Amino acid sequence: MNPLEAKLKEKSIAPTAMRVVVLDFLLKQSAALSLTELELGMHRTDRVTLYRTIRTFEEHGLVHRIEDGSGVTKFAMCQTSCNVDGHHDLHIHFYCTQCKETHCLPKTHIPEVSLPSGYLALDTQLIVKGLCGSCNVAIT
Amino acid sequence: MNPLEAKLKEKSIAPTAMRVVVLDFLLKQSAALSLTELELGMHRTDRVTLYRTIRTFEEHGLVHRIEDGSGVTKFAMCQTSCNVDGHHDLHIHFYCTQCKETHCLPKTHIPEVSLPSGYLALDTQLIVKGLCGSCNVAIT
DNA sequence: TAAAACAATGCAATACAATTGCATGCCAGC
DNA sequence: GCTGGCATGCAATTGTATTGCATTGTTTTA
Repeated sequence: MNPLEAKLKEKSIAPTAMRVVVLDFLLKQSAALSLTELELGMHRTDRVTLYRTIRTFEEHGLVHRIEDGSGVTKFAMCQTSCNVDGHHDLHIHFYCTQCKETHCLPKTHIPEVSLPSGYLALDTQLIVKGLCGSCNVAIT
Repeated sequence: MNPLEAKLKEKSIAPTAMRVVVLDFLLKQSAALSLTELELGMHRTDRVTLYRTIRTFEEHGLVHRIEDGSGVTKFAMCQTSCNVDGHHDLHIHFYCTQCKETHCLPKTHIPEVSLPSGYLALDTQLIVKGLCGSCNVAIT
């Protein structure tokens, strides 16, 4: 069977043609993409369907959303540990102010933070802005 | 002299009536506010002027913007260490999924994160989502 | 197999935040 | 008091996110 379809079924997502294409496209990305970037990168797709596809993916733990401060929501593939019950990929995200790309840094985990007593943490997001490896080299 | 005006001048912001009112309002808040919340909380003010006022405040290091993942940008007063050169208040922000309020936790500093070699960090934002003290108590 | 049930898709339309343009108003310095 | 520059307010635009609804496609069931 098609490995893409298998990946969808693994997350209990009905593997329609559209979803397979979107998944395929997402897997080829090195950076997190906004809905618009996704739309532009694919052949004549309806934005709304794309929106709902991504949302389905997100709900089933296949992609995660990243708010990098650029104003638009971006999406990237999850690690395998994510599922319907929640997203468990507590890695940081890096937004390069030069190339405007947002990347997951899966090797860098979000450190524990101590909250005031009584507070309950459910989810943590850490965004670092700066220059990525390529851009930093290019400038200096 | 009016302490509010003084605070504005301290950050090299011309203390107009509008700005004094906005600053006064901001200082009374315990939570970070969105532009719309700000607009509603004040007497018949023009949204655009408010937008530009907040932007001016932000540029001069008087308020900082927070993207808490709710989709809208929120603003809160800065610590004294911020100025035109940048925002240096590296505290975390807490978004309560129950009361939908975003608070600064100035006592909790953002821990250092190790980036891949070649990466340069310029700014870091850490958002924790969960239940704040009040809501956590209310539920249990 | 045919019909019914349900999910997915595509188009239209809406809601709303963010932003810009432009005309007017206000204040400071000459 | 005139002039220049910044501040303000209104109108209008952009762009993202989101919903409604009709249609299509797929799966289940009689």
